[in-house]
Amino acid sequence: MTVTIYDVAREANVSMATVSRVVNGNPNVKPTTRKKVLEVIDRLEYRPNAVARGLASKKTTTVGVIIPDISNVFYAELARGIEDIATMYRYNIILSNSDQNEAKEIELLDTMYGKQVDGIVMMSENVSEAILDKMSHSPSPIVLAGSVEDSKQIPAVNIDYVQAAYEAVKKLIDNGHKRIAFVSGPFTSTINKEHKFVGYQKALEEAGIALDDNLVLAAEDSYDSGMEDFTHANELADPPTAYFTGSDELAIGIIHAAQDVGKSVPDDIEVISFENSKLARMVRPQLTSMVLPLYDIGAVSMRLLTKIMNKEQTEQLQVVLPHRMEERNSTKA
Amino acid sequence: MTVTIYDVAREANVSMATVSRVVNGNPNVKPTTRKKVLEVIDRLEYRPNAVARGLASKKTTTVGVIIPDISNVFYAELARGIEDIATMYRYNIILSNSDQNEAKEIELLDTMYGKQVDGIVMMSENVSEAILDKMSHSPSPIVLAGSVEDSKQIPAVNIDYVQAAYEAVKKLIDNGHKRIAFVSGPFTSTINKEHKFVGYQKALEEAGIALDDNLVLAAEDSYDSGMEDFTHANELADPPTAYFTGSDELAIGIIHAAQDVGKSVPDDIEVISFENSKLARMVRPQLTSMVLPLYDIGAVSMRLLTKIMNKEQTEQLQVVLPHRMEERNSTKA
DNA sequence: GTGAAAGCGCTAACAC
DNA sequence: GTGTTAGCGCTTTCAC
Repeated sequence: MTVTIYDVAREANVSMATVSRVVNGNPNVKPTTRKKVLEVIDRLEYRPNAVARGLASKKTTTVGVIIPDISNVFYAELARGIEDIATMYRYNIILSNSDQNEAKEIELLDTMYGKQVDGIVMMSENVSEAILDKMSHSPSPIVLAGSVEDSKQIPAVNIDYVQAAYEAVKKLIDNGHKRIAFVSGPFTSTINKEHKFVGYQKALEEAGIALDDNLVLAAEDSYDSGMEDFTHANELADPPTAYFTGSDELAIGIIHAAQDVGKSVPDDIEVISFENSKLARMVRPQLTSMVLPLYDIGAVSMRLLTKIMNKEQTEQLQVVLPHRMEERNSTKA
Repeated sequence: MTVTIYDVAREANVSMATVSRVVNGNPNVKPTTRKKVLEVIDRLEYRPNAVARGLASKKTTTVGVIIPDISNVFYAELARGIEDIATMYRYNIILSNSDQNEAKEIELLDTMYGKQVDGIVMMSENVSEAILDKMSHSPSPIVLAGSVEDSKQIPAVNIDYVQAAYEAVKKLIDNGHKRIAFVSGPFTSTINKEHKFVGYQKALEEAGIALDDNLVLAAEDSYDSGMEDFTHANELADPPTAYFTGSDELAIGIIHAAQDVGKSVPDDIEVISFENSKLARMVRPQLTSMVLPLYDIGAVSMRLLTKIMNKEQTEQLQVVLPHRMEERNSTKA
């Protein structure tokens, strides 16, 4: 029914080995033979069975991708970067959502191992001990994309979140603000708690501004949460005049909530987000944002993974991409 | 090095068949034997090789997903619906972006066939003859998600786009508008050209409003394009007072461009979009939108695919999901 | 430049 | 309830 390499061999009067050679572009085949085989392949519409090939060669040309949630623009952008480079190197991607759930992450790693993927790109907001342990026993190489793991045992691609956050907050301070709120997703995310927040504190400290816990709002990363955060913060006796947010959605929520009570952005309050997704340009005022190059992080992660899979000499397993701030209208010049 | 079913069999003093049975939950195993095998599996950290299993059983428990672009919220939502149901039925997903390119779509179908996926969920804005032909020779079942194909040879999950568009435009007409623009992505998309646009025409016709080609703007589906479309349309001698758009981004572009020239939404112009993504609530005014249940379309498509893969009796291969309008503030009550 | 043959790790009859 | 064995479709030595 399905035509196999054996059928092709028989029809072309050659051995399976020869068919295999032409299919795989092995140069050790006489041109006439190659032509004959190719002709039969075409006539029989032979299509190599990748599963059989995977079993025999121990390479599946597929890599696993584990991300929190593909329906979130944030991660979707990352995924696209990964997929583009994967395609370029002829890999396919098995994509799974972890929903940031540790048990699920571990289960997914196991599934990927079982499926014999040639490598894995993973994003996790919190690389726990258990996950780290699971990863260190991985049968195939793993690259962390946009995820920090302090021991640096696992190759990873990131930007300098501390520095980026520092620069954003510094900009707010330079613009004369003393009451600057830090709004982000939950501190269960390592990057929020140990990087962005640290950069925020560093900038405040350097400017001699005392940290005020009332201005640290790390709850949920969503538009609605941003609106609520503004509302709460604005009820303080001494409300913030500037906001540094961990994402675009959060910033938009804050801006809308501010506008709802008649405040003007950037005249009354200034806002800088950390992400710069497509959304940043789709609000009025448009968002000044610290650029998190998600697509690039994905692409570079996948590229790094290909190098490791090919056992190429790779000196730098921890890559730090550059960042920059995109200044728009939610801040004053 | 890697532990195989053979190793487990030897250690547990049973045959490979027995190990296979316990791994696959076959009840024909004596509890004590099962326990012993399980113990060895645990001790040896045996993990079944899915590739070998796939070759032997001719089932890979993975399905292919071909969508235009995962970085677009629109498709990402669809993908999440697919993945959730796939996970529920223990399938993994091989995800690929087609970028709406026919050659790439065909190539991807071939890749999926080669990888022996058990089924495919595909979204395509234009199911060409060539693609249809390729699909009809598919070795595994295919379901089209949110994609129309007139011959209805391929199982598909959609909503009634014509009717939905009709209702949206009707609402605008009922609100007193006579100059209603149709703004969508390109007409290379069957749904734009032969469904939404048809519904638009139907509503106009029914109200005795002549179709004005100047009000039909089918270019690119993006925020910027929306802004440009408004600008152009607004320069007409008799500019539109209402807009029906094919997506949220387009609607937001229009609203912002309108606001930039001092027009108020919904007082001066009214806007209804067709999508209702998360974005719809993240603009001021919030968008009145015809709900396109992408997540559900993805989920139902995958569910349908599981039924077909299991050869369950499935009477309805063409499913039409219900739609509804979410009224917010870009239209008057 | 080409072929023979031994696996890759598992499932699925079939036999007992 | 359990074991034997023949593949699944391909790659990969190793000969020639």
